[in-house]
Amino acid sequence: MSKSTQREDHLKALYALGELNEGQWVSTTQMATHLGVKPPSVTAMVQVLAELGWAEHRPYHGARLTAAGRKLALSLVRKHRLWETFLVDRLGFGWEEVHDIAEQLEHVDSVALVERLDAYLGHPKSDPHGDPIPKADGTFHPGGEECVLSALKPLVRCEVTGVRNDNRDMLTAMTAKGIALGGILTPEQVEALPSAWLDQLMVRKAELQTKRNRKQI
Amino acid sequence: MSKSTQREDHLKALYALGELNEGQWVSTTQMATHLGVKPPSVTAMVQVLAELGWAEHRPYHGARLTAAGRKLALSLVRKHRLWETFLVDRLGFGWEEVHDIAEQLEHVDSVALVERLDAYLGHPKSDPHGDPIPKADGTFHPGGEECVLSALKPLVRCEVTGVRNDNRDMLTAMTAKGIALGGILTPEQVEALPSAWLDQLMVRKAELQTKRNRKQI
DNA sequence: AAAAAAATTTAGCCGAAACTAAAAATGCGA
DNA sequence: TCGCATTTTTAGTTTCGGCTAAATTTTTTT
Repeated sequence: MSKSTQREDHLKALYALGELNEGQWVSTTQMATHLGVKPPSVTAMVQVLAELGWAEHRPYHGARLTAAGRKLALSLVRKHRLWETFLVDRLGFGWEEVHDIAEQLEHVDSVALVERLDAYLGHPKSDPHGDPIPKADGTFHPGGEECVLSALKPLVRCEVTGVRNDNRDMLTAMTAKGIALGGILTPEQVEALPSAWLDQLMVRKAELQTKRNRKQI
Repeated sequence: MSKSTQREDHLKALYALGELNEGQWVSTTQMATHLGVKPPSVTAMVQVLAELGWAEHRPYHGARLTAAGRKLALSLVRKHRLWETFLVDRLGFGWEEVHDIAEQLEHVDSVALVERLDAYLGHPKSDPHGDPIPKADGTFHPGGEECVLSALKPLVRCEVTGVRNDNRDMLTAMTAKGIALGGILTPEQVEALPSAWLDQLMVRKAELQTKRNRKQI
């Protein structure tokens, strides 16, 4: 029940690091780096999340969200992206300025607020970075959630949204092959890619929407 | 520097209970009641505020804000009232629903956010409850801050905004004399009032503005 | 396959901010 | 003015969420 900011942050880290990649187990060290705390702190918090039924913890192997935890994490992502949209579209912030502010706003607890904000913004499907905004029920609009290329099950046209760990070598290699962030990959192009890349490229099903740029969740 | 929510809440309580009444010393028990905690907790926090230079603590007598503390408290009041204005005017909430949400939003820390929000709302002079919104520099627009009637130094036309402690007997007695919340008192009327009332009535300099209703800070 | 290296968890500690119970100061009534 | 009731502070405990150091498990290397 209780929804301390810290618990929410760990939930979101778990989502950001694992859920996008087929619900892999996420190491506590990975989470610690992401959150800017030390691994033992993450272990403790993950154990709390496990008791609350929001995550599973397999000691020495990692953690991953339960269905309930994923739903909570998605509601945080929803709030974050709605607030970012508000900050950019209504208050005129630049899209690169809003992350930290949205990080605070997303912890405000009021269902009515989120839903009214969503309506006020015209039920946007994606935020200023181009990332999709989950619906209130925790599902995505068609066009959907981003994932690693290797997890894109029916291989379809997709948009490149990023690279795991922001690997710079990877990025330059991509550029050499003419693949850009925000660019489109056809199934045929995917087949021709070095297989090592499949686990590195983040994509989302291509759809017609403005692709401004992307950042972290 | 650090601005934990609790510190901010105590600062605001100090402002709400003392500053409106000429910077009187506020008892820790009063604050405790206001904040829903026990007196020893307030004592401890007041000592912290004193160390930070935001309040003075006179043991066994009470606490009051320093100039620096008042400025911080006013920035919180400003944020609170701007958010309430946003929630009512833009998102369509009723003015009685927004207090708790604004209570959370006011702790979001971003100067740029507050200033952009203020501009977005058209630099409103008062919130949906009719309470004045402090300016960014911590002063009030002409029309000003509310205070107890006895503290209204140059005796001028003023608007009745409330009664100390929401004293019900007081309210009925007022009604009997034809004095209503939101009503106007001329200097002559004030002279004719029972002197005991001077310390009970909360007022603000009268100006031309919609007076919808009022609640707590 | 065993030992060294690396990752992870456990154990024990700290600070913030709450609480209860006990001690101290204030102030009112006789 | 003295004494007692009330108010306030001090002392000591709890929970949360961090930390470091030590122990444990997993992984890599030889």
